[in-house]
Amino acid sequence: MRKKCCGEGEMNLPDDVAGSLRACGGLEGLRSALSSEGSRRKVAAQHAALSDPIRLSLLESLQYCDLCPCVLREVAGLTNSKLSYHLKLLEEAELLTWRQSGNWRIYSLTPVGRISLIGLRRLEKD
Amino acid sequence: MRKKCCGEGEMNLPDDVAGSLRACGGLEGLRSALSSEGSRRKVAAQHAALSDPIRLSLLESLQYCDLCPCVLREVAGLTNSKLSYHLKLLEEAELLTWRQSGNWRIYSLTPVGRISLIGLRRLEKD
DNA sequence: GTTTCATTTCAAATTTAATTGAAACTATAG
DNA sequence: CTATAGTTTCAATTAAATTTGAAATGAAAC
Repeated sequence: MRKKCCGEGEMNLPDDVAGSLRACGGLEGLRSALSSEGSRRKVAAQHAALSDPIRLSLLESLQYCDLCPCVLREVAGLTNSKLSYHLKLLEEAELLTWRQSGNWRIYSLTPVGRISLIGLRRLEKD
Repeated sequence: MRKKCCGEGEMNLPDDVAGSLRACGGLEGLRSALSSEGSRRKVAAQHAALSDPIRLSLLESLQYCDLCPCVLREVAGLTNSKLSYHLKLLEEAELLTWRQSGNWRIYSLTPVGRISLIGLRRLEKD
């Protein structure tokens, strides 16, 4: 008779998995090695902010100089409200910030925003 | 009479923006400095794959040892189909891969998957 | 004050992603 | 071959993100 793999009691696993799982302290070992749910949510949110080509192009532009929505809109080819939506999202993710200058807002990258652009870029192949 | 900012012709910008924009080669300079649309889409997709706490916990577990869905399900507390959905998504993003071993699939991180976990983790503060 | 330009906000519509549960697939044991 | 455990796939639903366009805000010129 075949043992159940993941039922109530113990597990029956392929040998190579069973061995390395034991070396990791089993299920409990793995569970305790994981970061907290809160921490994971935070990291996930940061990635979510970077998961849109439009937002990436905005951040990229701001690498070179601080800009008002006016210029960003032209560079990225967006409507005002679309731009505004994405800028706000990036602001909430603390990837950029702005200062008022007369009639204009001037957006700039935060330190985190600057670093985040390096992230996966280096993993590209083409 | 006030010039229009971003109309048909030239722009009227706050002085500090106008100066640094000129230094960047104007709109054309910025546009040409941006990465290609395709490249941005790819990076965005990679971030999207990392933008979910469930998927992060799967990747985190696989940092420690190669595992079958069976174990991953227990560690992350998921239903089979939910797990399968997220695993497939991560596979499509080339963050993990698997080999067959009898009745089981054994999942492991790709090099890219391994590196991507380092990414934003260092930006956390708490 | 009023007007004008730059910009944001809001609510509705659209698109996309995630969850669910049942059915299908795959590999092994008997 | 048949039965079973592990796992994936599919279609339907639910939830979330994005887009759109009209209306509102805010700062400066007049």
